[in-house]
Amino acid sequence: MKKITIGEAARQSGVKVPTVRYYESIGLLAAPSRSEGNQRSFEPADISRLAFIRHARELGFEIDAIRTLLTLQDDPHQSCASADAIAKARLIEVEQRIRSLMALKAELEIMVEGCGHGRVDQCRVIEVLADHGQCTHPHH
Amino acid sequence: MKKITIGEAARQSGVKVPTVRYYESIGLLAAPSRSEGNQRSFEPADISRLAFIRHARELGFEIDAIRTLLTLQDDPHQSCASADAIAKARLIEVEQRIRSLMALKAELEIMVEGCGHGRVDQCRVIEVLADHGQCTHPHH
DNA sequence: CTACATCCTCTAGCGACTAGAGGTGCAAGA
DNA sequence: TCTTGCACCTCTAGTCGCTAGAGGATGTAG
Repeated sequence: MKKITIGEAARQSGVKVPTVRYYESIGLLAAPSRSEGNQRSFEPADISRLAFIRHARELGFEIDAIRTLLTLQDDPHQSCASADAIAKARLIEVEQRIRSLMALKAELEIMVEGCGHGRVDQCRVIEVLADHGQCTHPHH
Repeated sequence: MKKITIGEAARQSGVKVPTVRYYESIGLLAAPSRSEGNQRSFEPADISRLAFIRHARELGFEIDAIRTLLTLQDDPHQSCASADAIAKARLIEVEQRIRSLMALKAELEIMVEGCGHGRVDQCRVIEVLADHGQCTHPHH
């Protein structure tokens, strides 16, 4: 049972030190016990929780969604319908985002390809920006 | 030469009223002249500028990048190399974002499909979140 | 003239951190 | 033992791009 410092916890979970403190401050992570010198002393379970949070953040879940997911994880006898709903909602968000980014990519490509590398008054980048009507995919 | 109110400008450009004021406050839009009663009175050129900004924002350009693009637009004799570079950088960003979202989508799909709609302790959603090692695409 | 929409300024808040100031704790080498 | 130097502590304020609300002034239609 050696003590895990905040730096160790950060290294092992991949969450930055100030972010760990931030998560504690917003109640996402329980306040750990303290050493004599008032330094945080984490448990292995805290590392797992931090890794969970980090992974969920990487997947783009919002803190509030993560809060719900964590309470579900804490009580494994609950129905997982909420977790399922949260993940599904996130999937739909991601799919929409991809679609919109694809349209955006197409437009940026036209802009960049059309640029004659001359002066601004012949520049397709500026021109397209100034006139939305020139977009091939105007639905953004 | 009828006066264009901020509401009109907002409607025509698709930028919201408080956002127009915000753009003025950060110097993205020149402060327009005022009526006797201290109300803003915009020119048609302001509407174009606002539409330009809005379009660029929709394409995900940051305010600082837009600032540069606008100074380029203001001086059409400059080389468009900067505009080109900004657009290219944005294109690369978008491409990376799409790639990462595709990986993310795959992972979310596995989570959602694997969910047996039972209790949390059998839930794939929670399980995958807790253990990054289960990801098929661990590079996010 | 009155009602009501629109305008004004100003401050504070959002999410999810991040940076910095100013100070304390702790482990290792001389 | 002392000192060096890193890691830790708390706290406040800043980031980005707006958005919301308070509290009041102006403009317009009936």
